[in-house]
Amino acid sequence: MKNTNEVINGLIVNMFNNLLVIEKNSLAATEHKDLTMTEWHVLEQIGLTRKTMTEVANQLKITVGTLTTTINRLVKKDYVTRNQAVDDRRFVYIELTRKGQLAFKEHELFHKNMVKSVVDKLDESDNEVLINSIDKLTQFFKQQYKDQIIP
Amino acid sequence: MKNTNEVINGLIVNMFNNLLVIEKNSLAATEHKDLTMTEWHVLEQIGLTRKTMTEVANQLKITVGTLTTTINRLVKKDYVTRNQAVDDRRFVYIELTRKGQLAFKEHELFHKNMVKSVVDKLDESDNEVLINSIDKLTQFFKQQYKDQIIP
DNA sequence: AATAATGCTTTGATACTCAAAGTATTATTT
DNA sequence: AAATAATACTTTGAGTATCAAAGCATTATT
Repeated sequence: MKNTNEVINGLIVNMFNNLLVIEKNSLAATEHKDLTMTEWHVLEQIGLTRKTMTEVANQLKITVGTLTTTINRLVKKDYVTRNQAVDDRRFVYIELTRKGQLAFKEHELFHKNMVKSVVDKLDESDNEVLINSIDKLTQFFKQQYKDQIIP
Repeated sequence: MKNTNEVINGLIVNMFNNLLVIEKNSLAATEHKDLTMTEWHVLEQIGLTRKTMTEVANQLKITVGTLTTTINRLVKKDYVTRNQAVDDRRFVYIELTRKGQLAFKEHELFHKNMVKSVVDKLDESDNEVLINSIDKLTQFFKQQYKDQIIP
C-alpha cells in the first residue's frame, strides 16, 4: 500500500500549503479587511465567551507575550475588549466586541462552507471514516508529544 | 447532519493548530537544528531535482522575493546551491546539497510516519474514502479560487 | 534598434515569533 | 505578619517571514 500512503501524503501537504492562502483571500472579501490571519485566528479562539490570555495562547500554541501584542492591535481596531478580573486581578479577560462577533461569524461561515462541501458529497458511513481518519491524525500527534497538546 | 459537520470542523481546526508545532518539535530533534520551519518547507519543495525560483515560490504560495531571502540563508547554511541557467540566464536553478538531501529525507520520514499512523489503522476501502475526502477539500479550494491554485 | 516581457534580487515596511526581564497580584511559607 | 514563591500578564530585544514596489539582467517581440 505504498502508493496509497504517498497519495494521501501528497494531498495533505498540498492542502496545508493551500489552506492559509485560500482562507486569507476568502476572508479578505468580507467587510473586515483590516484583519491579518493571526488576528482572525485569535478571534476564532476567543469565540463568544470571555477567555483569559493564557487560555487563548495555549490553544493557539503561541506564547502569552506574542498574544499580548496581537490583542493590543485588536483592541485598537475595536474587535476585542480587555478587562482585569475583579476576583483575581492577575487575570485579564478578553472578549469580542459586537464588531468582533460579526467577524467571528464570518470566519465560522468559511469553515462551515468548507466542511459542508466535503460532507455533502459523502454518505453517512463515509463521514464516519473521515472523522475516524482525522482523529487518527490527532492521536498520532498526541502520542508523540503528549505534554504539548491541549485536548 | 449538523453534528457531523461540527465534529469534522473541530477536528480540522485542531489539527491545523497543532501540526506546525508538532512538526517543528519533531524536526528539532534531528541533526538539523539550524533550520526554521519555512526553511524545512523550502527544502521539501525543492526535492531531489533542481527547480527554478518561480516554481518553488508558486508551490509554497509565497512571492519570489520572499523565497530569495530564504534561499540566501539556505545557501549560507550549505543546504542549497544556486546556479544561473546556461541556456537562459534569467533563470536560477536551486538544488539541494548532500546535506540538504539528508535533511529532505528526514522531513520525508516525518510525513511518512504521520500518514502511516493513519493508514495502517484503516482498511483498504477506508483509505479510498480518506483520499476521496481530502480530494473534496482540495476541490473546494480550487472551485472558489481557481486562479490562485497551482495544481 | 527600440520596446516589452520575464525571472530574479533588493528595498522598505509591517507582522509574527520567542526568550528573557519586568510588573503586579495572590498564595505559601516561615 | 513579613518574606518568599508562584502566577498572570506585559514589555523589550532580536531574528524570521512576508509583501509590494522598484531595480537589474536577460531574452523576446515589435
